[in-house]
Amino acid sequence: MKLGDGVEAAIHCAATLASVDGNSTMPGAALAECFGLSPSYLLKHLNQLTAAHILESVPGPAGGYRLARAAERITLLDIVLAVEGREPAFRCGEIRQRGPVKIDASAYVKPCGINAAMLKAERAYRTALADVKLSDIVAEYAAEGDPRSYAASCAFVERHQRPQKSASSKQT
Amino acid sequence: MKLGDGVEAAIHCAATLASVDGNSTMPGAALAECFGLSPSYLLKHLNQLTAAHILESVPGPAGGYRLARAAERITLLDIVLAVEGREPAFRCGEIRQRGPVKIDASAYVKPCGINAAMLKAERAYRTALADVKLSDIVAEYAAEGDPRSYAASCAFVERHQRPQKSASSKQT
DNA sequence: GTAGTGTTACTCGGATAAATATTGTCCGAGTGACATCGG
DNA sequence: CCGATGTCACTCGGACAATATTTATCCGAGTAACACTAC
Repeated sequence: MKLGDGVEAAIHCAATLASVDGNSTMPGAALAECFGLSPSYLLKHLNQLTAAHILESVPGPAGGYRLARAAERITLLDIVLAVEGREPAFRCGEIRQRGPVKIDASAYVKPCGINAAMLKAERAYRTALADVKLSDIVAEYAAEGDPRSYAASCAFVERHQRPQKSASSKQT
Repeated sequence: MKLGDGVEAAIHCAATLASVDGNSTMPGAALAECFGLSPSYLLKHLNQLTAAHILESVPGPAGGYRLARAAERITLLDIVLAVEGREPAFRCGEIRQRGPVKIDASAYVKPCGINAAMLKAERAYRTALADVKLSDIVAEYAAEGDPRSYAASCAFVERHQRPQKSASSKQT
């Protein structure tokens, strides 16, 4: 029941990337610096998010990462599943039919009641996560968070984001 | 997001112990044999349950394990927390204030919104687990499960349970 | 026959190794920007 | 002065160790039953 450490980093990075303009990108090294993480290791998690089609990566100079779709269409569940894996936490090993009590295969067609209860609880967990959109996190941060911290984060993003050539907002 | 393998074993053992008579006990070795598990390793989890005051252990010959209280007063959450630890799966490392964006300690008095969302989801998870009592599992198994399997389990329990001398149901 | 006593076998409990998953790091492939060279 | 081209620096991506956690095992402490002996 321990959640990997990369989940927190992934959510923070995604929330940060939600503040970049249009289709501009932000290098993974900048994100790592923003949160004091290992640049090389953070790329591993960003890569998982890219594989899950939550982020898009642009190679080459002035490249970096960018949200693959609007922040309103990304939930915390998407990020958690991308980093921690899609399979449920509780996997029934069917140990009930591994001892000498085993009778016959026809006796175990019904799923294990314990497994059903655990999966039901996990469904509640995932539903709660799916109710929170990435845009909610950003909006809550902008509204409830400390204004100085929010301004500093925006300044950091402004300083490190790299506009793409296909963008029409080329300036300076 | 991976749940330890011992959780399944712990719940199954607790459900099995719910079927023993009165204050009789059942050795850990018998429980391990019942599910085809390592006897030495299962004791580790049973020991965790004992430390959490879910089970009681009786040493010496004719000793073993026994539920510390009625099955109606034991929830799946109790067992999961005893085996996996009481602390939440998501622990906010406050990485938002570890980079160069850090402003001042006064800017971080509000808890992180991400942490709040994750903890809320986990609360839903725990609530769902707390709604399932161990007696529900046993009752569901007796009612919905295959009669042959249930009878075999009861026979196994009858064969391995050891009545205590303080018990009034001494027979044979 | 009965009570006391020593031995014994059985139990759980914690300390100790192996296996696995996670965390962290490094180097290589790919790509677009930049400087240079030619027209 | 403008365009094409070659070099280069910067990016991500996957392969390679180190560490932590989980899994599995073994041996020791404790206890009650059992057998034996004495009365």
